[in-house]
Amino acid sequence: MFNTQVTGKHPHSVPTIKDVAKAAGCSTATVSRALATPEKVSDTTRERVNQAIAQVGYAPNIAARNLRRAESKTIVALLPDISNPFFSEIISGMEDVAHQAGYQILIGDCEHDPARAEAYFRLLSTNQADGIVLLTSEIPKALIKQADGQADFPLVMACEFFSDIDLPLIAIDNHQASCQAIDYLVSLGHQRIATLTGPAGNPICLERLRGYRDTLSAHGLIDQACVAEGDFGFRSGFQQGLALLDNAQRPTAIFCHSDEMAIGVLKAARQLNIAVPGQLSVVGFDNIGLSEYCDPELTTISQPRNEIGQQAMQSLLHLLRGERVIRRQTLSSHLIVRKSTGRVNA
Amino acid sequence: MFNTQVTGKHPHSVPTIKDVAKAAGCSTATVSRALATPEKVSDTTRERVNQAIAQVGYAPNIAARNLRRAESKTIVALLPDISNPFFSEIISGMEDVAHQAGYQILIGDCEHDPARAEAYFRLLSTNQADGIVLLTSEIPKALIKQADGQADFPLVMACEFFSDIDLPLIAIDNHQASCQAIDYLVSLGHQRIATLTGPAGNPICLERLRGYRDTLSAHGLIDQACVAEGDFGFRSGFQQGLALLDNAQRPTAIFCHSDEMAIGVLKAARQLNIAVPGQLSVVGFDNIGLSEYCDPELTTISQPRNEIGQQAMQSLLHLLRGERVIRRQTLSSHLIVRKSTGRVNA
DNA sequence: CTGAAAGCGCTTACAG
DNA sequence: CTGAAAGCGCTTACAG
Repeated sequence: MFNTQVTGKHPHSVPTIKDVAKAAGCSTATVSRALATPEKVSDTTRERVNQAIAQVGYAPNIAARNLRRAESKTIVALLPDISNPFFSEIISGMEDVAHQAGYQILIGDCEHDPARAEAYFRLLSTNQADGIVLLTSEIPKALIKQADGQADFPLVMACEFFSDIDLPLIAIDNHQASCQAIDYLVSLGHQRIATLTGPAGNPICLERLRGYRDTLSAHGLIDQACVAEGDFGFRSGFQQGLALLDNAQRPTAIFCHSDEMAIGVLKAARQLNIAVPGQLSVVGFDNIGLSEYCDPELTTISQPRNEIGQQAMQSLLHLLRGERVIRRQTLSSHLIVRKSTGRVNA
Repeated sequence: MFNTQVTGKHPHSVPTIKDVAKAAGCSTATVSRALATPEKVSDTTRERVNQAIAQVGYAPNIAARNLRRAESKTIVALLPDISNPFFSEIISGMEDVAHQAGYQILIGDCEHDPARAEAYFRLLSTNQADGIVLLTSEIPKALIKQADGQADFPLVMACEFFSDIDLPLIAIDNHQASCQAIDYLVSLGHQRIATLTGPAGNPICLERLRGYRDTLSAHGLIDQACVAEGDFGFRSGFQQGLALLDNAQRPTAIFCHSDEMAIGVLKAARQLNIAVPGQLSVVGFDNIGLSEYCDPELTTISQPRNEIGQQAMQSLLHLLRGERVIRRQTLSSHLIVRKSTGRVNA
């Protein structure tokens, strides 16, 4: 395991604000002010301080600053599973806003493990994080029970939410998005439309399911409703796809709650020699990068992921500053029609 | 933008070690020791301290601890692009080892922007991070020039590396992996084998390219060599795929340096009505989750990603403890044969 | 505009 | 085994 090289601790100590003060011939307070509030320092002093900083190669110890200011300038982005490409663009939007405000993002990957979620929440009480953007509802509710109604709890939800805990939320209208997808399928002549949901009980899936049922009802097709449950991943799409399709009375269209599941369904259809879109139409959800490159290209619902991330971070920053925050911001989604859907065949 | 609710700062102050000491009737030093080195504290005192902690609801301020100990217990995982699913499993392996050792991972997404990389490196000098696992060679070399040869610089590379800077590295043998892929294609009867590389100059791609050329030479096929350059993403695979295939003298096999590019090539082949694997064999690299769900399922090279992440973190922890570290750890890759490759047609 | 001083919440030799 | 005290590197009222 060990080999070649030896290591040791830092050879000489890192310069501190004291070293700068000495080099500039002023107090540490002045150095600090020259950095934090340059306008409160005379031009000549500021000049000398800056030279001294360059000379000694000073970089402020942010840990010390944060301790003194009682903040960490760190925001946790808590997500269920980092391997889901859906989140990367949201993170990206968050980072843009965060960096501009001097915050950094700590990505908390729960991996569907409550203990992990708890560990990330603990960062809040141990002063290692100032706030959380919660991108999953798959965490122990006890962790946020304290936040219920409490307007200043530094937590914002994005995309996902809890049915019974009121927290600031940035998300699309999942019910409406679902209605739009089903309406579209009906307009293509489909009557037997199945849906493949995410995990049972997930509030956004419940909303989408409600949209599905409402729209089927509106068209007098509710007796044809057929619901299967997946977990958003490829494999569950494939498996549930086989189950739904290996059946004489199989559906002519399937609306999936994620693109990965939709792609799993495409594989199931191939295996059963069911042509898409000839004999089966498939709609996904999220418009991940891949949805343009699978075969056939996927019809799906696009969420403004970057914007969701930006708004979520923006709202959290407001909370952190003690400002008011909108409880619910709804951004618009839209249906992207590609090649996986078509008119129903006779 | 603003609405409904008002917020405010923490209503009452968070308990500190002083509060615990008071409640337990001992000094703060004893409380600190009861937490850090319980064996140095008498049973009865430890008991009282623990009760006091529970009573006042104390959680140590880690920021203060870190300042005092001059460490952050944070490791940066610097990667080129978080949307690439290749990295998630590596991160996961890193996190397992890191958490066990009391460290947390800060994911640094460079988004191919040198300024971002620099910002993450700066965390090192500002005491916000203790070390870096570098998963990209796409950063300004100036950032690590100081580390050249310096055995204790807290930086470990994983997967990627620099040709001219010697740093501890955990990776597969890219040359050999490439040889294996090409050997396999030759064994299927292919003679015109093209390769689609990642960004020009990327050292791992250069290694793979060398393997490609060496193997073609070994089989007397070097005059058939055909190299195109992509950027690892879907789109470049599609575009370069079209360029390579829309051609009478087109190759009968393409070895791609990423699965996403391979999937882009599959789309290009579809568009040109070229059957895979009937008229074209395609090999990818990385074995991302998707490679089992595209059509046809992708033959690809699998890297032990979780293990790479674990070893990288392990090595970094050694460095941090001032211990020796192997300069180069080579883990084995293997070829996974699926449906995108077949014998060449007459 | 500037400095002396206190303090953020911990940890850790040092002395007992 | 325990405590008093110093100190980690900053920031910020306070006084001038």
